[in-house]
Amino acid sequence: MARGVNKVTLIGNLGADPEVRYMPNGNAVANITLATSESWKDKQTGQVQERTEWHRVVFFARLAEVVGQYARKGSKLYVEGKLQTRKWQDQSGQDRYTTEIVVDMRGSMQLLDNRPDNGQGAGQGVSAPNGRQGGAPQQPYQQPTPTPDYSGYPQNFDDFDDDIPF
Amino acid sequence: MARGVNKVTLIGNLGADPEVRYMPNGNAVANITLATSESWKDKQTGQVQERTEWHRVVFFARLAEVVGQYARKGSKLYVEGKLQTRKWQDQSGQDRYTTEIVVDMRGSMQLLDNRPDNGQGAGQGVSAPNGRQGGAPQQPYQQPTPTPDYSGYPQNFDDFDDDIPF
Amino acid sequence: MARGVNKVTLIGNLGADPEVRYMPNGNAVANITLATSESWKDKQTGQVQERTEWHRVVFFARLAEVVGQYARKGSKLYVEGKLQTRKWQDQSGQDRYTTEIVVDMRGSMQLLDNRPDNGQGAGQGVSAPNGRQGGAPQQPYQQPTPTPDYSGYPQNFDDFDDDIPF
Amino acid sequence: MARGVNKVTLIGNLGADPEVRYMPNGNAVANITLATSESWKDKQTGQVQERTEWHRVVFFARLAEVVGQYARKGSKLYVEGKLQTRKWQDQSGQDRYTTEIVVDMRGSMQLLDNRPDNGQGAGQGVSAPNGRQGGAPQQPYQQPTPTPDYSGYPQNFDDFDDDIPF
DNA sequence: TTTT
DNA sequence: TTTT
Repeated sequence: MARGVNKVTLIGNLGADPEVRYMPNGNAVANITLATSESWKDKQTGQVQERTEWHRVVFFARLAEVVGQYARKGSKLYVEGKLQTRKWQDQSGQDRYTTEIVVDMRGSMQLLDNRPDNGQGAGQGVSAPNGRQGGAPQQPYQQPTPTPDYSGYPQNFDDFDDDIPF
Repeated sequence: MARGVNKVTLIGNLGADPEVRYMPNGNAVANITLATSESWKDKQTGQVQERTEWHRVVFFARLAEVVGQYARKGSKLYVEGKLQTRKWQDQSGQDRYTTEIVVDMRGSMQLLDNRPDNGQGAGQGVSAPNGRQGGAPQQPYQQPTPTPDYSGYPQNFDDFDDDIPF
Repeated sequence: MARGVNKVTLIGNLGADPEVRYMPNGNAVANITLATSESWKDKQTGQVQERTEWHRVVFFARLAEVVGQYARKGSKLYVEGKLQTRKWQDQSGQDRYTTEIVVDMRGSMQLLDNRPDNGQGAGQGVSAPNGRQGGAPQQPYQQPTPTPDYSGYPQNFDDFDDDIPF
Repeated sequence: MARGVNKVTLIGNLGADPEVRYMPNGNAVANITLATSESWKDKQTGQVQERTEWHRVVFFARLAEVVGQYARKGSKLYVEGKLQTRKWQDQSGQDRYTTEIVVDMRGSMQLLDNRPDNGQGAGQGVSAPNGRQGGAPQQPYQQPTPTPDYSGYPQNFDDFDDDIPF
């Protein structure tokens, strides 16, 4: 049950291969960074400016597995999730906050690359010869924050309490 | 022009009165925090858990003025904006990051409170007797990060470069 | 599994009380019409124009029950669903099409009225005997199409086939 | 100014090449049909079912031109617009209704095909003389309604009246 | 760190 | 720090 609405919609490109881990209960977790950008014309100079925004996205359960298997650095993804800020401590013990887009069973994801030429397309791309698919990421994503502990958060659809209408 | 999609949709309640400032060019900026929450039933204990998420939202230009005038602590708002993470330095000179939902001319906002009894409702709520409306916030919002400098970002609709189709 | 994205987000007011029916399998179906409106200034005359859009929304299962219980003519609702056009035959046997917003388990709904004073609020408002508040209906909603048969469409979360990643 | 929210988000493929016309004021209008589909497993038979939804989308002004220039049958598009139902009369004088997704200056569009190999990419793909790629059309799109008259509706950003805050 |  |  949600009181309020908390929804994020992104279309962007992966900055690196996904980082997939498994939780104690066997559920997969995949972390990616997604770039979106916008450009505008500076009024003073008349020059076109560009700003790229990097989003941390976390997938759970089956979507984490799909992302780990099919998405790669540069892949274009549609993502629908929710905003979540988690607290952690840096080396000096100070509180730090990281905001992520969480994509669980209520969210969704679409791979927008259909390049039948590169072994990534629908249906045929899974068993790629060079082993890039479904395995360890080629260049591990440097997570600037410690590995987060997502346990204790609801991740499956039936974890949600739907008894109270509002 | 946007390459990709970066969109956030929220419905939540203000944690405090808005904090309104004015930029050198005369444009208003309003900062609020918005709470959304979800509840779920813990599988082990069977108990209902609740998690509240706090979102930092920044409004520009006319929407900043409307928010400053009509929204108050507790108000329910619909907000549509984009995610933006800005970098700042803490006292020790370390880089810190804060993620906000930016609502500029491309975004939108709706006040979802229509309580004609409290001087906040449509049309008649502006000239509230107790002066809470439109003036200084009752209890100033404690911004844990230094006042951000939003200059240099596009804020008006015509700042966007729409010449390049994609 | 969805190939593509089909999503509708509305905030509007009910044109009439919900119409609730039950399907052979016992699942509830609720039909409402929701009004959204926008205004703009006519360039020629300088006058403000207003246009109201009426949306047909269909809720299934638990959300249908909640809507039937708590929403009334004039209620403000947030709705998230998908577009669906169904074909039907008019009296003369001609094909006709009606487009609706379908809100099933993948969609969501929020009642945005919190008027604890009028018997509509959470928990206590259910048994409002008749005095349906929310302002007199402007024009009673005439269902111009015959009662639709929604059987054969997936309505529950587990009806969806999530085996194929894309 | 909008009272309420009326928003549609689609990702789908064009069923045919866009149909571009020009209004008396010189503004372009582009009509397309966009297919989204979902699949689910039938509970009784265990068989995977698929349902394709066809959406009528209308673009105005600059986006209409971009669509007309770069989108082709089979192209994948992201579309953000609003729902609008217009009334028209069939040959026998009977009222008929058609619901469309209107994409004007407040909406947005993204071409999701980036196939630099097929003459459709940014900048170079415009003059594809005939060989419209994107896969053979399954069934040529039949415009079942007469050419609509969109005059009298606000189409540009500054047509909107932003004076009233809510 | 992506993409065009 | 909000709301129910």
